[in-house]
Amino acid sequence: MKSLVSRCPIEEVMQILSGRWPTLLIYYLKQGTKRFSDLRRDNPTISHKMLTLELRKLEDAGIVERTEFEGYPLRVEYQLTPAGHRLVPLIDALGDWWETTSDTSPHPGSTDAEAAVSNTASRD
Amino acid sequence: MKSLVSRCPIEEVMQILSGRWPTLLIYYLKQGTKRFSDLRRDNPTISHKMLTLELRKLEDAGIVERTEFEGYPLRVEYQLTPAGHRLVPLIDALGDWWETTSDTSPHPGSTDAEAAVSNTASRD
DNA sequence: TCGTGGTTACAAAAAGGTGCGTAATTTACT
DNA sequence: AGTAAATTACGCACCTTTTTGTAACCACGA
Repeated sequence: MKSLVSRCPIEEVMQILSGRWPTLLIYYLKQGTKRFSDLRRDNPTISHKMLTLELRKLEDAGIVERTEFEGYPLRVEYQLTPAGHRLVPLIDALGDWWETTSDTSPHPGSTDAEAAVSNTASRD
Repeated sequence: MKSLVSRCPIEEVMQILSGRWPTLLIYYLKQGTKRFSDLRRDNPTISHKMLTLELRKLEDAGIVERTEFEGYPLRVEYQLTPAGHRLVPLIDALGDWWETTSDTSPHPGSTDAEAAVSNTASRD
């Protein structure tokens, strides 16, 4: 199903974590078990289509475990796998790195100066 | 254009690192200074437009430094900033995590044989 | 004219949003 | 009591938006 025909593990992880949702979902899931609708409430701007797709992707990657309960109105729970939990600090480290970087790096469009990343074609 | 004004640093990093090129480019740049055409040779499937865009993004993020030399056929060199160098091990850690994960986590529902994504992972 | 590093305009492709359908049971209304 | 509506977690089809590719062009000096 997943044809992540690997060249490099880094490319594979990035394929999974790329986009705005994966890390966000992991973030919320690290708080504990969540249902589909919980996650939608956690981030109201994700569509149900995206949520399903992203959740599926994380499941395939072994980051998230899906548990379906019999009965109606049909209940499904999501939680991080052990591997998923091990991933959390690595993601946090990236966040920390970015905080440090944008703090110490005198680059346009990072700290307090401005936010508009305008490609004014050249400023040399 | 793209407002990086985000709530969470993790969202911001992922915005920079998402996609297949950023980590690849960082990977090649950690080998040392590279010119535009070097990077195109390193990954032949990137279009020159994408390469400029991604390079610009990494530059804005303070990960890559661009040096333009005066001269005949115009020469530009790219290299990692100190912050960029500090980022490398974090990315590597993700790669390592993935290797371990895909090795030890035979998640249910997926193909048993396919779970083993054999990657010889020879970098560094 | 070539080659470098880059930009722009347009086209193609991929990603994402919207809304409908579905299941089996409970509740709501008449 | 009987019918309709609501519930949950999606799948699917259609359509819009964003991203990426393609190609042509620019500047300069050998």
